[in-house]
Amino acid sequence: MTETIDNLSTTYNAREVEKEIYEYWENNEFFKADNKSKKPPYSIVIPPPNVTGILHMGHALDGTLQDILTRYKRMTGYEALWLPGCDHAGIATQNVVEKELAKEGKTRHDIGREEFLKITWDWANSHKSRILGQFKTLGASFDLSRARFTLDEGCSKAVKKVFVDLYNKGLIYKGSYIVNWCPRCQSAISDIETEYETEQGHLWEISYPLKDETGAIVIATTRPETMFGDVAVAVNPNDYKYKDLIGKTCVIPLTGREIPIIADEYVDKSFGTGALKITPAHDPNDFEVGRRHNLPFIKVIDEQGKMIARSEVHPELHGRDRYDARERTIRMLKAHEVLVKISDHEHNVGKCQRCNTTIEPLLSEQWFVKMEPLAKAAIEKVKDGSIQFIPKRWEKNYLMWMENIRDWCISRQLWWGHQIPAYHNKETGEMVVALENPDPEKFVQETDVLDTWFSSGLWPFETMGWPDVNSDDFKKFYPTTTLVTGFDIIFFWVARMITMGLEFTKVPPFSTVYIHGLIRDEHGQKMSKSKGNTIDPVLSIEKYGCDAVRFTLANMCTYGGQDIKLSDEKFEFGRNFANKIWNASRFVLMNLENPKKELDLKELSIADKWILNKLNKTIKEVVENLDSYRIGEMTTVLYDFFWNSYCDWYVELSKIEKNEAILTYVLDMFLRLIHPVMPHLTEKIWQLMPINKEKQAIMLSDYPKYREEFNFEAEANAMETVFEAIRSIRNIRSSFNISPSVKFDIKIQGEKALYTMVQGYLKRLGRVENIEFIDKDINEDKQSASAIVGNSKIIIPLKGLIDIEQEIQRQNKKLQKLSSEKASLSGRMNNKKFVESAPVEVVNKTKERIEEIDIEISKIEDLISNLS
RNA sequence: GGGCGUUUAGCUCAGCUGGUAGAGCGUCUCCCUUACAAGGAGAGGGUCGGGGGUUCGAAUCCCUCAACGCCCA
Repeated sequence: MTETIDNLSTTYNAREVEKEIYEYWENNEFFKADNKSKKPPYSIVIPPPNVTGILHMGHALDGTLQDILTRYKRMTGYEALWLPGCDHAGIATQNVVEKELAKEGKTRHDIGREEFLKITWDWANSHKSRILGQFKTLGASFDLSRARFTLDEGCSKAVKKVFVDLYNKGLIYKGSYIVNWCPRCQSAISDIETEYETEQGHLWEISYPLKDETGAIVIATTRPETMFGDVAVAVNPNDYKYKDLIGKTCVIPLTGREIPIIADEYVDKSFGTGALKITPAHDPNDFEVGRRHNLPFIKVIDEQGKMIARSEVHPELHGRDRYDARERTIRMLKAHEVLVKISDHEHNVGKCQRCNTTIEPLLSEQWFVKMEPLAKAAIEKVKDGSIQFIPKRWEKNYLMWMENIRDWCISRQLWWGHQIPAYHNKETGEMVVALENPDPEKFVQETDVLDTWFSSGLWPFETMGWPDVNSDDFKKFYPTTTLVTGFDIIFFWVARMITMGLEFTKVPPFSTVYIHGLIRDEHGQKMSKSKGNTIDPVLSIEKYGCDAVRFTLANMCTYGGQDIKLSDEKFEFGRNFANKIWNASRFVLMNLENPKKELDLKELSIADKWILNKLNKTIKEVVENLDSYRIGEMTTVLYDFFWNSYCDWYVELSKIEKNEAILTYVLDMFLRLIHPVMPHLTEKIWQLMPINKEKQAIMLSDYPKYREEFNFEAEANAMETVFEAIRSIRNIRSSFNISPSVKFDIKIQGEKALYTMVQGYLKRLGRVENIEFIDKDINEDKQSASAIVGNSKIIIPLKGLIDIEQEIQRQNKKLQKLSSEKASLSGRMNNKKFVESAPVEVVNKTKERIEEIDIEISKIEDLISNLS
């Protein structure tokens, strides 16, 4: 920091300052949390970004909010830890690496598991530092010395322990179950990894002839190719038209296999023909029906999405893709004249969240977590308030999901991830679930890995040293305090952390879940690379400055957690504010003569009292807003205070009459208040301020507190009147097109003491030459414009400069406004019920306002009569 | 089909526990007044989606309708 105060640039140079300041913090290890500290803990774990990714706007928002909270708490006397890290992102990462391999014409099977993992690890390691590095450009005050990765040794240990424990408790089981299978990823995926899209399809009605008698039952289906896996036709038991058919047997066309006609409540009488074919191996609902009726499961489509060569499947279709098979089946049905009807039909098709491939529900051997027993505590702790969602409405969402929870398919047919700690005896086939392989000679480990969210679900405690519950970090920083994330991963992640946290640590992993909206483009579309509507936060930071981006994002956060429609230009808002702070600070710094002067409350001008009063109110509001997660509101309050009070008035007044101690004190306090949002800029300026400081850096300083002795309500109100007077003078100037360079004299009637005290202010800010105080009775010059301010009249004699007709009009307009306000207020006062039932303060306020208006009206009326 | 959200100034949105509306951007006028033109001063602009109800009083609470969006089935 070699520059002098006089040669600071006139625009804020964000890039330079931000780099310098971040390095300063890092080199001094200010972000490092001390687990031996006596201060109360405050901890946040980062929602670990995928190791595949680079920083996107959602991360920028999420990170900004976490940093604001962390920095705020750090300044409020907490030992604050923001713990960073990355997620290994099983499918996503494996996909990326496989794509790389494909460029060389290889598959993972060509190179083998070991080699593949080696390559993937290299890839992951290089990307880990990349995304956390990008978080640094965001000013993140996280403790990098504690950075974790969901696949590191500690996390792997935790994952194994959790798996084995849950298995031993009977909460993890392996079973044959219908799962969502992605034929492209070649893996099972969980329910919530499946997204449903409405597609235009067809409803085919197919006639299944009855066995041993004439007649047929016509079923409706959206997937005719699965008919070879049918094990029954189902109708609703209350469906009159099928009553006689229940219990009979019908025959699958083309292959002639015989299946029963059964009754099940699940069937919707009004859908299609009211008769459904039941294919338990390829439809989740049919699966349930099949289980209820003890039906067999016939799998006809394989993991590649191809028809299986088995006797139940028509030979012509063996090995054909499911879509090809559909076409051929329809053709064959037509040829056999059993296709009764085809109609257009809109239906929902499950897609893989990762690759958008249409998923194939199929029967498969997988590992599951029994969720219902685990969900109990997770529901209770949210219901009893131990865990709070902000905004509260997400609680309902969470509870609804939890209360209808289904078992969680946790095995994935991938290589990249936590390999399931189950071991099979090569000879006997015996299976052992254990932390380690019982005997590598005899046992071979299960090849499947766990769903990524299985390890993410342990994130708040696995990162704190668990299962070692005596580790210093665990003792100091667990449970964590706040979790900050978007609503889109409440089910994926938040719910699972709560569930696992409660099961394994017996306490909620965090007490507050702060949910923010999603970043969208300016048309409200979700940002995505494929749509090409993303805004790269790193580029925006380079262009506008990190603090500008942070301030803008924070400002756009509403209490309701609405989604944020963003365009790059919106960051100009933050940039302009950063520049304003920079320049105001520069002005203050350049005008300090005795910077070490102590604040003396006995030597305060009315303006000083006004700004202290205003500051005090601001502090109160900022703290209240921060404590209730109203981040947007908090930034608005500070913006308004700094720009509209400190800069527009107090700094301007200081050019006339300066109280250095107050000028710097208020700036100092403001910088601290906004520091969590705009850390670099505030640190830079604070370092330049030649004042007495209790700490080395603003980020370590004490956050401002509300101070009773700064309450100067009466003086503050008087000062507001003075501002009103100045505004009136400016308004008159502007109304009559009087150039700013022309100074004029004014006369003031009333409140002599006050206006005498602030003469200098009026003269400078109103561009007034002389002020004459006059008594009530004096008749003012006809050629003048006037303003009524409170109990006073300000007269501006403007011989030749004004048009009297125009001035009369101007006054009439004001009169009109006041009259209509009065009419409405008196209407209220004349209403007996209002006077009786409204709170006294409201009634009094109304009365006072009417009195004020009356005075102003009579003064204006005088004025007008005088003019005409 | 169930649940949730949104509808306020030309645009983007604030508005917590009810006391008749705010900001940013944009628009208009003036100004390079020695911190800042990424700035300063002034101005204009809204029957708070429609309809009902509760209340002395509703953008705010309740009901209903409409449009748009999201989640779940």
